[in-house]
Amino acid sequence: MAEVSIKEVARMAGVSIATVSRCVNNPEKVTEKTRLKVQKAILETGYSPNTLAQSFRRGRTNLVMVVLPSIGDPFFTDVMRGIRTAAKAKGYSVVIEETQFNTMTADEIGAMLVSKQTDGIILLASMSPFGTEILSAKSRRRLPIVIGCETISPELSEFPSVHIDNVAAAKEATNYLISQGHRRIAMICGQASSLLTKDREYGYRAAMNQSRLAIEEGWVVEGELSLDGAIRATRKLLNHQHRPTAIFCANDEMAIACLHAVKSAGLRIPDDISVIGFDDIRYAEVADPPLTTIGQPAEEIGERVMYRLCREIEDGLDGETAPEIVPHKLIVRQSVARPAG
Amino acid sequence: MAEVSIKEVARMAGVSIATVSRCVNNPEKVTEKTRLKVQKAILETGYSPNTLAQSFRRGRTNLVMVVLPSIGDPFFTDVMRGIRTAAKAKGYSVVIEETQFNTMTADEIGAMLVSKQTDGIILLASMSPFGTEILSAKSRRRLPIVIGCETISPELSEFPSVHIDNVAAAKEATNYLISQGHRRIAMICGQASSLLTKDREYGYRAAMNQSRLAIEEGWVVEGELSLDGAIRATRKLLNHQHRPTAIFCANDEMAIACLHAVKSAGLRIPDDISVIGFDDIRYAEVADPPLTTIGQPAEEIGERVMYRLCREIEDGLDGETAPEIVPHKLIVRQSVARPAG
DNA sequence: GGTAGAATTGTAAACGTTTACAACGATAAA
DNA sequence: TTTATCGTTGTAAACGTTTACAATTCTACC
Repeated sequence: MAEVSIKEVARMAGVSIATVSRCVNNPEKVTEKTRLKVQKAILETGYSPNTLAQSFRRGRTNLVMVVLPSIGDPFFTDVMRGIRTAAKAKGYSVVIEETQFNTMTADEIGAMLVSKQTDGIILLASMSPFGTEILSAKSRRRLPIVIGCETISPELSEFPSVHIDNVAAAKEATNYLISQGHRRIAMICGQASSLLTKDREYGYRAAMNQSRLAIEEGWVVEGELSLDGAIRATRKLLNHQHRPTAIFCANDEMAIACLHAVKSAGLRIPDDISVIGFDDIRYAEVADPPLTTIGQPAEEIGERVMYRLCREIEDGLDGETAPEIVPHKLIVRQSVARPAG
Repeated sequence: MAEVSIKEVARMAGVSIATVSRCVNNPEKVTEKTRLKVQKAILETGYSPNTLAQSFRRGRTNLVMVVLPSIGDPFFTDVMRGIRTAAKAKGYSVVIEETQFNTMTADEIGAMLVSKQTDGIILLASMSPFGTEILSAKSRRRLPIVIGCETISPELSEFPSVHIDNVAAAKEATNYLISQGHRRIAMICGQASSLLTKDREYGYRAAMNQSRLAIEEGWVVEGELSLDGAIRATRKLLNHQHRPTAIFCANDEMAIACLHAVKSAGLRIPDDISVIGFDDIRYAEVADPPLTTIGQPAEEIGERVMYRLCREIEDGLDGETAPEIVPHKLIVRQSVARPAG
């Protein structure tokens, strides 16, 4: 009973296939009377257009691809929710590609673009190597690409983007620690290859400089954006000959692991060590102690990124590439206090 | 430079389009000599087949859909990783539909099936109402569907599935609490509408019965599978006139929120209240205290579900619907102790 | 009632691929 | 040399839709 095509509907309604097509796509171009006839036939046959044929004919899949390091990070989950909401509203489906776990190469992405499998791409926190390859793909094919929630590397700066001011936010986090009296402040950042946290590191360094505070060798350590990595990073910091009194973590996931590692070492938070995170994922609130962090409007970023992409896809590429900056917010909970000394 | 079709390649190589197609898809059906000619032309033109046309012609999209309540749950994230790994190996892409946040109706899923947008569907913890609708869709269209990590409701039992023995696992968790000396054991479960935790509740009740322990009115409370919901649920339990000494949470996310709520109320874990979770998400290890829980091989479940679906898609539906049961494991950490009394 | 013009409908081509079938050429057997 | 056979290639149809254009019907005005 499946497999009913437009032909059968046309036959049953006694009209041409063109008319059926119009009934479905441009109802206003068709008489009330025939529309009813056709609608009846559609119901009776259970017809629904073959999306494959439509995509083929229209050259559009209504599918967009999101490239991100890992959906495991609750922050990205929230962004995805926003993307999905907007996508649904606009009639798109979303496919996700993770870069971190299965190693997706720029070639593979390029292949997807060229073969027109997707109408557009959202790049969340892309890895640096992607930049140039995709750029070249774009210059060849003018493919709609929008970048979300991350720093813009030079090669990518010609693409539209939506994100917070990561540098300012990281400065604010660091300055908050300083304002609480901390002088020895360390940072756990992401891998060197990840653009995601580069600006946050930059902001941290800038804030420290402005307050003329030294960053000792070994105070900036990579946490790999994972729980395990952050635990190892924290241990290094705790064993440092000049142990910091506060730690700025480039994201909340690492901050939560950091809390755990500090407590496991027999130290108290925030009494002995203060910790501040970044993102305000939902677990931040139920961490022990509840995590002081920088909040990003993740869902809003997702929505705006998707709507921006729709504009690229539908209105053609409009060349307008000024980044949309959304506001961040310092969220004070209980993982930061004045240092003991 | 884009938009190069098979025709141009054919022209450049001096062969027919059929030959080009054969070179790409059945190289063995073509002479060494012509294959080289064509390969050269392909490289020079930068040709890559139009996937839309291929999908249309072949009637296959190489796209599968995963339906789950929320990717926010780290457990599903892990399952997804397994699915993705297998999908990649088999040449599929994956689109995810969440049921919880944007309300996707059975109609919408049905529409997707019928319009052949996806080659198959993986149902992770579907809501009950879906069952019947999809079933009818299947009987009409024989669409490949596989169910993952959840209890099988009667209507869905004719589909293949991969999951742990949820009843046995929940009994094990409950019995562990009992073996530690607990008698007053409460449970935080999911929404009534979610099949996901029904079997866990069933296992809990069975274990209590077997040990002839009473379940007092108000000891089984819905945590909505969310942090907030679990916090509210925990408060109810703490205010119960017969306060339980141990709480079994239907998943780790709720267990982590439960820990938080208990501690916020000024009680100690595990000294005053023991808590056991379910799933062993990665945050369980860094919770405070580290969470005792039931571990599921999430990634393995994902892989097996995907491979199972491939069999459905590729070998036709083989009617073999015996569920694949994968092993679970009690993971003892520090959130459970003997009760004080 | 006839005609111009608008509104509606039908005809047929096109999208890029795969594939059944026909045609062809080469090789081997007679 | 002819014929049969096999391996290789070409021809053309088909997939289900959309859409430019042609044909038809309707409306309104003279």
